[in-house]
Amino acid sequence: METAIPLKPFPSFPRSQTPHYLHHHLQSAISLSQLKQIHAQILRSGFDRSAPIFLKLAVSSFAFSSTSDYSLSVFRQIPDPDTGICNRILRQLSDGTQPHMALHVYGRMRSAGVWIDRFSLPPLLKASARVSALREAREVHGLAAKMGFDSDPFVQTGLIRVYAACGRVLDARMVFEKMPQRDVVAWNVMMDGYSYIGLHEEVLLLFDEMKGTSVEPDKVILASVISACGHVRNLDFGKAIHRYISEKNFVLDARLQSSLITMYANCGSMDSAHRLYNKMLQKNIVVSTAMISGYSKLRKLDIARSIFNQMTEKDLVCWSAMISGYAESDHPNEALKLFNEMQISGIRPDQITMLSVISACAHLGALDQAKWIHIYVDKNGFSNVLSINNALIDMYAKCGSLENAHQVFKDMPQRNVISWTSMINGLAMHGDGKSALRLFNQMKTERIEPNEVTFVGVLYACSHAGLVDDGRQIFTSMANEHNIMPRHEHYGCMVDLLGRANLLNEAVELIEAMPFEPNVVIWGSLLAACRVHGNVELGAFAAKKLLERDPNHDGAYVLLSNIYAKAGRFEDVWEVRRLMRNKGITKEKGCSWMEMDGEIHEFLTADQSHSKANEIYKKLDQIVSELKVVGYVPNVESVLVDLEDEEKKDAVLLHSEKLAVAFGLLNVGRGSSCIRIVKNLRLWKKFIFTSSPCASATPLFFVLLFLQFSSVARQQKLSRPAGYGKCNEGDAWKGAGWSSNLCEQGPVQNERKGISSKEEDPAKRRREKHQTVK
DNA sequence: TTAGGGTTAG
Repeated sequence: METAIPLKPFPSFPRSQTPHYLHHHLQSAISLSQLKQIHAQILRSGFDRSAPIFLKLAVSSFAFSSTSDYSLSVFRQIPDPDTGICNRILRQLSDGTQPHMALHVYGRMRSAGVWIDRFSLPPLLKASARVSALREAREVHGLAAKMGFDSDPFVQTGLIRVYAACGRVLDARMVFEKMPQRDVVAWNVMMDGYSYIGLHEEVLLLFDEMKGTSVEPDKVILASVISACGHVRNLDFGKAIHRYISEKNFVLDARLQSSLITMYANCGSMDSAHRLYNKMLQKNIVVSTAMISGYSKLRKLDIARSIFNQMTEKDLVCWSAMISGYAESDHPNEALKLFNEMQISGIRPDQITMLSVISACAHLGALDQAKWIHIYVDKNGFSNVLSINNALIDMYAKCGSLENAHQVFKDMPQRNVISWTSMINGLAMHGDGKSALRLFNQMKTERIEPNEVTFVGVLYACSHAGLVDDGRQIFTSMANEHNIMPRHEHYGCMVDLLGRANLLNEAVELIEAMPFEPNVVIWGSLLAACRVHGNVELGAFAAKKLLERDPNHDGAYVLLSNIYAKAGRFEDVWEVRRLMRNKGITKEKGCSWMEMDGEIHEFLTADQSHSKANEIYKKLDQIVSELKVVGYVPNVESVLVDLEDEEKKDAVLLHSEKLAVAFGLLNVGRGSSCIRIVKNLRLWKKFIFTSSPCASATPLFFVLLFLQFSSVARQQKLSRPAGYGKCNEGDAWKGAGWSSNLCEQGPVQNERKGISSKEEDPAKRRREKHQTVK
């Protein structure tokens, strides 16, 4: 006997007690070798191989054994297993951790000539459903039909379930429709089939249909319906079910409570969710996870985290929910930190976790971190997962490395429309409109049908590359050639495209011709264009329209005040500022961050909090002095008008990205020839949120101030900052935003502000590939 | 003492 096994040898139990102890040991056995000990003991105790204890052993062995050899050998030792025994084994296996073993046993039953009866079929169908074994399911269906059991309600519900689980919801529905009598379980299984493929609306329709029959809903089906309400965010429907539960005096068990809480959390009704949550004595993982998720969606991460911290037991799902909460709420550092903690706690991530983590890296814009996560993806067997590769493309593009993005795209074993869209979007983001269009055409050549999101990327590319004619043509082709009706996002791109090209009249005509009401994004695009081209009246009109829809839109106020400031209408500027003050509207502070030696350094405007603040400011002074020698004058045009001149200059000079650049320059040469700075600009935040091309896409719009410092170039730049006024590719000073005073003045972003308007021609802009400003 | 259904992360 193996000494390492904690089980004591079974000494001389009184014969009458032995089964009890053996049963007990069988239940507490945690390994196959323990099971084998029990097996030996059973044989030594002289039990018959048809005794219940032996049958139990046979079933347990299937649960532990990773290969079927031992388990099947135990099963084979049962002399003449009858149908009843086999069915019990089937049932246990279909409920256990290795449902596919039920199919093995079924094969053995067939080969051993064991009679299959109607009780064999449901567990087989259940096992097939759990492993999505369509072929086997069809075989069982055929067998059931042959034996005349296909009208048995238990068999029918099993068939509905297995077809739905195999993605054959129409087949499932066909079986459902053919049922002469549908009980509440049949309805429920059909509803779950729809839930499984995400057709939650269909669940609610089916429930409405069921209400017209004599079938009374029970707790289980109500839980399914409540869950569907949560998925489709139908709070009214959910509340109605909640009322029904109260009226009917259903006892709220843990699962029903969980469904209700989840529904409220999904619908953003966290007060109701929390009320129910507080009433739960035993808060289970599922419901706590739902609460974390609900609060995360509302960006109440402190509450989410406190629930997370209070959980005594944590599984992959709750870790993922918390990580995802951080990742999707602009807390990428926290997301990555938690990801590390999760691994330390011994939990391995799955694809969903990885998508959140990759998304966090994308938010962070930290290339080293991104590369690390890419290596992690490769090492942990995720490298062939389509969605993960799509997310990697997006991540690399947002971290400033189109090369890496393209490498992932090229190496993918398969690509879907999201892969192409992500790559196109990446190119667009980097201002390489021509390449984006080339890829778009290649995509069509390869017969990948673009979707709505693809067009957002392509139109965005046209807009940022000044490709007005291409943009117009592609916009028209959406409906004509691809049967895709342009939505707000597409109109937003077109208004942006026309606005940037100073075709403001055409932009207005387009807005007037829209088949639906323009939203804040559309008016925001027009407003931004008016800001760039100094059209005061139209700008004021657009701002008014925007504020009608979103009275607290800080960006609109800032843009408008900038327009007035540019036109010298300071009384109007004051008026706008007064309105902002009265409404308590403040503009978001600019924030830049960069990665250095694997650490993320964050800078706010005039930030003194960095441990090396003194050196940074010294460096900044030095750079500014050098710049001034060659004629640099801080552009204070749009700075708050209530500041003194010197203060205005400070506000410009202490922009967060400038602090970051100074810090970067202090550290240049320490292992990196490149300074990447990521900004939190909010320009078109909402627009981007709705146009995300892939699951990991972020609601933030980053500005990547991407400075390429080749050793020669670095010397040149450091000794000859005068280069900033020119428009050379890779011009680090311009790229660093020295001449841009806008980044922290609000959402108006003239990304090439450094160049005087005369120099600012679209052809030159297109060449500036090293600086990606969004 | 052989058969079917419910909650969570993107």
